[in-house]
Amino acid sequence: MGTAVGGGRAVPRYVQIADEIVQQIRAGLLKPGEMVPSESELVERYGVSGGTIRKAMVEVRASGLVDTRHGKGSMVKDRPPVRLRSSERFRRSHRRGGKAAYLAESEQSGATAKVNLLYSGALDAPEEIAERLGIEAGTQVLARRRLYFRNGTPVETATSYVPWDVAKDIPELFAENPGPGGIYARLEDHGHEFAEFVETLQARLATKAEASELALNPGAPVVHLIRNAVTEEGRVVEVCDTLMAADQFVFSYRIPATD
Amino acid sequence: MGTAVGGGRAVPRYVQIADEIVQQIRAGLLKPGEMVPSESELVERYGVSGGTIRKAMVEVRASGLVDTRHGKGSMVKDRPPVRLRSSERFRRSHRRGGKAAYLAESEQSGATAKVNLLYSGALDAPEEIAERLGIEAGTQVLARRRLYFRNGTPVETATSYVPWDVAKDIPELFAENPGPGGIYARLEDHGHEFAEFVETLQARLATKAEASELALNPGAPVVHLIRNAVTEEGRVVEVCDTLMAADQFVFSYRIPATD
DNA sequence: AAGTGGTCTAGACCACTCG
DNA sequence: GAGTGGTCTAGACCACTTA
Repeated sequence: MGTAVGGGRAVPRYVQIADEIVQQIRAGLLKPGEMVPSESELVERYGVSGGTIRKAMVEVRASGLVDTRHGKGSMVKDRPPVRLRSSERFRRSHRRGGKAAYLAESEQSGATAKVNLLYSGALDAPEEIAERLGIEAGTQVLARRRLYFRNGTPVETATSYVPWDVAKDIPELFAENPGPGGIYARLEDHGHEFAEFVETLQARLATKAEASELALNPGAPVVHLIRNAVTEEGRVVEVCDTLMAADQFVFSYRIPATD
Repeated sequence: MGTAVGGGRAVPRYVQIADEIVQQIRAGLLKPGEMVPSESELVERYGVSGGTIRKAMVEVRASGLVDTRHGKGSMVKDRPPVRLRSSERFRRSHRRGGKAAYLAESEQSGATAKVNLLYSGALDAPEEIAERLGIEAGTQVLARRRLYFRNGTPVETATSYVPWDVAKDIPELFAENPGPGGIYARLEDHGHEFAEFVETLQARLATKAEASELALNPGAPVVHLIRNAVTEEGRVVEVCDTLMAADQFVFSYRIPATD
């Protein structure tokens, strides 16, 4: 039951403790690769209960400076290098040159990249996707769900949706590897010339499920990006729904000052 | 001390509960403006301890669908994602029409908008800003720092930096109100025709100072956006550094599929 | 098997909000 | 003052990692 000092402090004890630990990391007292003291050790050192240390460590994790694994402990992270996503990604000449946007960008920043195909097949279109594709909700679409890795850690999940009448004629879209230039190149091969891409972004905190899929600490920020691929006929032939670890990406867009 | 069922479940009870509540909101069972049942009521309803409900509500808060205040409770937010920022903002015709981007967009979405000028005057250019402006770090620039409100709550801070040699000839830039169309219209009045704007975005968690300035809960996500305004001569005549409450904005960009 | 983090309990005191 | 969320305790069982 305990003494129960209660919530009356100006700044909660667990925040004080979290700040102290974060400061030690920033100051270099705890170096990258080193382990943060275990929770039971911190309980002794600070003279508080386990629950309080637990909350403090949640805060420390939220700082993104530490990587915690279950039976092991918390390790100070190496500086996560950040990648750059740019408007240049979707140039037709890149696709024709056979570059896949993600791999090209990753290698440019000196990181290893990998993609896992998690799912590929028919699916009933979720409401928002159907709306963007201009079809009825629940209609069947081709869905391709991938998990992207960077330096061995997952950083992004992406699901592509293509209307069935478009996808059915393009066998490569069902394959593990859609070939050079990715699925956008295949869509253009089959007469769907793109006019523009429209991306919408929103940042928020990861849900528990998302955090575990991207190996994030709960409470870590993510960026939810949805992209419409619009053809010259004005049809949206693909919608890509992606979720990214916010600390792994910087986004960059060029906006022409047209009249 | 309790039965202590322990951590052996596939999906933790608090996550299950959080998901149930979130679903109820998304499904419209709990409508915007309504209160989520109090924690003690949830304790009874779900037959778990207060600590478990507490963790569940932390998850629900992370979804961004709910607004929690201390002695009051949790209210379902009006419009979870709110405003729309688009590439259309920087059309010359809008400036010529005298619209300021922020006010126009806010009113369009049916919200009240207000701007406070926090600072306007000379400043030594911070390193990153100087680099973007193509000048020496520490050189004097004109800085204008504003705080933007939406429905009475602060949602964004923005600081504009203009090289001194550009700013010194434009008295409106020093005024409280730079006039119709904003400072971009004034820059164009004085012969600086814009070719494009380049925006870079990064999402992260708010620092304590930022959280208090934007009246956010500590640990809330923010979006850090920096925009370069590039003239047709290729010069960056303004850099705007803004920090936004992530849950108040959805960003949208159009990317032409040029070769 | 020992040590670590993850979940849960039952109860306490406190600060805030509102009538 | 009644009700609400915020902090804290002391202890329990479990799952994961490492040796």
